[in-house]
Amino acid sequence: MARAQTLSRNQQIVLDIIEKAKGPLKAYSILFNVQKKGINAPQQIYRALDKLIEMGKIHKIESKNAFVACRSSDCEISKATAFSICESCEMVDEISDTKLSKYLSGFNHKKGMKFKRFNLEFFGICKKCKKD
Amino acid sequence: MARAQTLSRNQQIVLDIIEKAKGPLKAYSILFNVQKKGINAPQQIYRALDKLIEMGKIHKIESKNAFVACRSSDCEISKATAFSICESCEMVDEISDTKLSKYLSGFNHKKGMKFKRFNLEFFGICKKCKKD
DNA sequence: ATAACGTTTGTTATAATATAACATATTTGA
DNA sequence: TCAAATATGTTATATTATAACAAACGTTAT
Ligand SMILES: [Zn+2]
Ligand SMILES: [Zn+2]
Ligand SMILES: [Zn+2]
Ligand SMILES: [Zn+2]
Repeated sequence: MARAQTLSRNQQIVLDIIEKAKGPLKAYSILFNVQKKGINAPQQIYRALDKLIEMGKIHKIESKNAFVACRSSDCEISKATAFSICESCEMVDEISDTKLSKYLSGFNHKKGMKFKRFNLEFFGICKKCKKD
Repeated sequence: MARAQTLSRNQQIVLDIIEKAKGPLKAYSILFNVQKKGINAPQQIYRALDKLIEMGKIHKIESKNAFVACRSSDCEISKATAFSICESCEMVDEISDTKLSKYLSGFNHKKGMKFKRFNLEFFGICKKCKKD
């Protein structure tokens, strides 16, 4: 079992950085930021990222190959994720909408496939960027 | 304007391959498949892919870095895409569900952001794979 | 304690995915 | 017909991600 309320050293370091960040972080940018802490190789980052995703602590923004901290509680262990993404400033916001989440979690494919998980990414221009 | 009902040579070659494929194709697998036709470099593939996506002829499955032909008509120029993905056999099926599409197209972020586009990916085990 | 097991780490190398930059060619359309 | 836009060919490089292996660490059961 994925026994882990407690994070390992590298996992904690990577999570800290992602949580402190204002926006999504890329794996190699995380790597450059932790070299002072003795983490030197991509593997170390990707391994931590994989575990953090499993635990639901972070999510991967697939359209950007970048990672954000989970700010929601609806998305139990990353089974139901939704994001709002600004195409101008790259801001990402996790959408926590019970109705949306329920609607999609209950959605079933006409062809009989039962879904275990979904990821939804909305794109647009955020308020801040619209002012320009 | 991106005026183009007619595809260029490379675009047509790439689209043909994607349309004939049973599942999603990766860029480099497309490349290997068209080297006999004189296409030798990744750029040529990626350029064609970009245009085909713009035209709505194909979609990118973000979670797989792979490309499928559009089988729907609801997703006008790729503004509203939804897929069902089998985690076992990698099968991808474009979901064409008017209610779902309307629901999501009408969805607005609480924080006031107006969405122009979305991409939704559902994951599960397909019927065929369940039999095993 | 200590052996056994699973997990995490460190490390080197390499694979897979994608873009930059620049020179030419082709198509379009005023 | 000539300028603009689009598409192509090509070489090089950047970015993202995994393979493979050895060592250390943390549990837990004997
Ligand atoms: Zn979350
Ligand atoms: Zn913005
Ligand atoms: Zn489509
Ligand atoms: Zn399947």
